[in-house]
Amino acid sequence: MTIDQLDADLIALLKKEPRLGVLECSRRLGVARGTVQARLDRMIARGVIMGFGPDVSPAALGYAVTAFVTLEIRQIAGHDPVTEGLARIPEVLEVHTITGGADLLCRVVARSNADLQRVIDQIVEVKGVVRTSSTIALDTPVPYRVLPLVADVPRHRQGDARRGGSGPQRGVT
Amino acid sequence: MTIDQLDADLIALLKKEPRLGVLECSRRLGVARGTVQARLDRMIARGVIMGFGPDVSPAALGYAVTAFVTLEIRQIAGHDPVTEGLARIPEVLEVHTITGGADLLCRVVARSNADLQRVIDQIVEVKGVVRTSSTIALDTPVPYRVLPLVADVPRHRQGDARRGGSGPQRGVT
DNA sequence: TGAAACAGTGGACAAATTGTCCAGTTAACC
DNA sequence: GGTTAACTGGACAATTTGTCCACTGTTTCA
Repeated sequence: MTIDQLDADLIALLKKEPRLGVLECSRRLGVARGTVQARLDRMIARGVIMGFGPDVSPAALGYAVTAFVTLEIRQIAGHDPVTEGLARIPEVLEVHTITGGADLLCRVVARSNADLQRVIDQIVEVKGVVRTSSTIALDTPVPYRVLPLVADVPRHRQGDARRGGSGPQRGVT
Repeated sequence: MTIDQLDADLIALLKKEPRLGVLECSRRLGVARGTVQARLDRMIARGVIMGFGPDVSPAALGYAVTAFVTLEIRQIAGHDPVTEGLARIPEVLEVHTITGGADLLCRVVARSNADLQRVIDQIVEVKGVVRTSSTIALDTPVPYRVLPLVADVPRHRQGDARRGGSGPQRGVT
């Protein structure tokens, strides 16, 4: 469930210079190439690293407005048909079912405030949606990030991630 | 501000198989290698592609709980010192300033519900934070995605992204 | 105590990819 | 009609990848 300091360093390195090859990573981190390869494979296999996809900026595509929309839905309808309908709207980037007064929380983008109205109209049209409430994101002082979480490796028990030997010989020979 | 069908295809391809090289991309898309290279460079330069970082799953790291926390802050304090304080908490993944009753919306993760309390306590301790309200994400039927947005290229005006000639000879010669 | 399993090292090899040139062609803009 | 921009197809050396291999320490467990 936890990762290594080396794993963390590797992720941090790839976050900063993502087009780096395995060989170059091994040089930067001071370990053998096979080690880097194995670490990456393992983290991908364990699901820690879900992919390396290009991070696309909706803003750069002209979607300047981000909003959070909470939805109330007809309980009899169930969540699934509603989320399916929402998933069909490209501007809906994310949907969560949530606790509290509302049922769903969506992150949506639009080209402008006027365009946001169009998107919300599409959401309201989804069968099962009873009511919506929108909040516009004016600014994003802290954009989505995971690095601090990754860097937050328990200093003790560093060898947690390894099953067998821990750090047999780093740089020996 | 817009992208091409080819750009969209390229992004979609890289999303699906991110470790693909430029050469392989060019083969799959049926264009010259230089073209793929130029498209990538241009999209990166324009900010459409912000990076290729590894997508880390907080859940796989043991952070099973996701919550959205809205904050009210002392207006005299201003936003900046508060967001700085929030940015120092690793579990705070994202912060937006928002319209409506509250001032800030944060996305946070925690290892458990009990652990969420600890994180919220840390948030409350940030100087300038007056009140918080939390909503737990029970499920995420639509995980963050951008592909539908990218694929949503206007069929007409496809050559928008190019400055000079549009689609000179695709596959000719 | 000893064997097995595991993680890492360092080296080797052919095959593939990258970075970087080039000249030539087509289409749009002034 | 000239200029500019985008794309093609080809070439080159240098680097990287994908896989092998044998060997060394640790930890786990019987």
